[in-house]
Amino acid sequence: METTAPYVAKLEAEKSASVAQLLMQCARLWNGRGLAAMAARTGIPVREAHTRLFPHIDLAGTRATAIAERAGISKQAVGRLLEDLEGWDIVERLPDPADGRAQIVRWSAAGRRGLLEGLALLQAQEAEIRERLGAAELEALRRLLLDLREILRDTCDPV
Amino acid sequence: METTAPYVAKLEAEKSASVAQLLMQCARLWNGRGLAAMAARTGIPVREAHTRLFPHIDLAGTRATAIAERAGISKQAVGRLLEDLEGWDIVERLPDPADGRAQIVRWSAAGRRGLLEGLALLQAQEAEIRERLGAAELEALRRLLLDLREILRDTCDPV
DNA sequence: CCATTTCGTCAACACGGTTGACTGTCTGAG
DNA sequence: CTCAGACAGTCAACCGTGTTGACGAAATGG
Repeated sequence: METTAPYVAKLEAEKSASVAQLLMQCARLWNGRGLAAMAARTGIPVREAHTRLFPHIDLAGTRATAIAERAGISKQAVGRLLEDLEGWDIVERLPDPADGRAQIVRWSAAGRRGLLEGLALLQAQEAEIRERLGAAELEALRRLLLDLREILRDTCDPV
Repeated sequence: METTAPYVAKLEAEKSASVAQLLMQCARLWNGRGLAAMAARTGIPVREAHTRLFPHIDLAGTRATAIAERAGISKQAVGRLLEDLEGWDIVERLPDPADGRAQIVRWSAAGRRGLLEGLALLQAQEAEIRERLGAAELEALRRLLLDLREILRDTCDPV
């Protein structure tokens, strides 16, 4: 395609060098891949927003508010996502016996099964990529990303 | 925080090993950093959605539809973003003399200035990160991401 | 006992994307 | 030359994911 903009052409040598863009592209591709595989296997249209809740739902059950805190989003947003998960029989919401205001969010039996399947699936995908990219390379990438995250965290966000 | 969910603990050894998550986190941090710097310097609340248009606006001017195609989003979405950019005097929309239906989207004088400033700013940020992470490391990261993108592209998305 | 905090929900909004319907212009076949 | 069809851009409606603010009900502590 000859239609590339001039200033882009100027940057062409280092165009795909925009590490920021590469990061975003890879992240989206990898993530989308996982969700697609999940949808294909289970038929449940879990979206990325739901998956970000998963690490914060304790096997013993967790309060909705606690999930919101840990996930770093508002309890209202969590509430809506939990509605979906409950509808898909991935999660149950029980009244908290210790606090009449609160709910305990718990994995359902199906949810626990799905969770394990999902984790296995993600590991399989990572293994596939490892095979193609090379084990050493993937490990190097992981290490670089960890370092990068550290740097980005304490040089830009003052939180 | 002792509240980590059990299955997360199980994965703790390789927790931050979820390369997919690391990618997303780094991408968000880096990106947010750029936008924040831009907003701080110019006061213009450019958002990520706008910036994704920039590489596709040719210095000689580009049709709105062409921008949409190149950016991979609908022309309606592009139209709304261009409204913002025009309002901020970053871009001008002129009738295309060769086609009464079409518009030519062109950088305004202020837009060209801002663009150069922005590019310089991003380069400065990348330089700062290069200094912290190491030049060789950043280059290695870039190369790995390029390879990874290639792999992700032709093993998952059949488009 | 009562003021205050906390839990979860409802309602409204912002943003970034979509699709469908529409107007107006261009273009090519007859 | 004309006219059917393709194309450019807009308007309106919708979805998904997040946000705030207001609220009722339950818990808590002086």
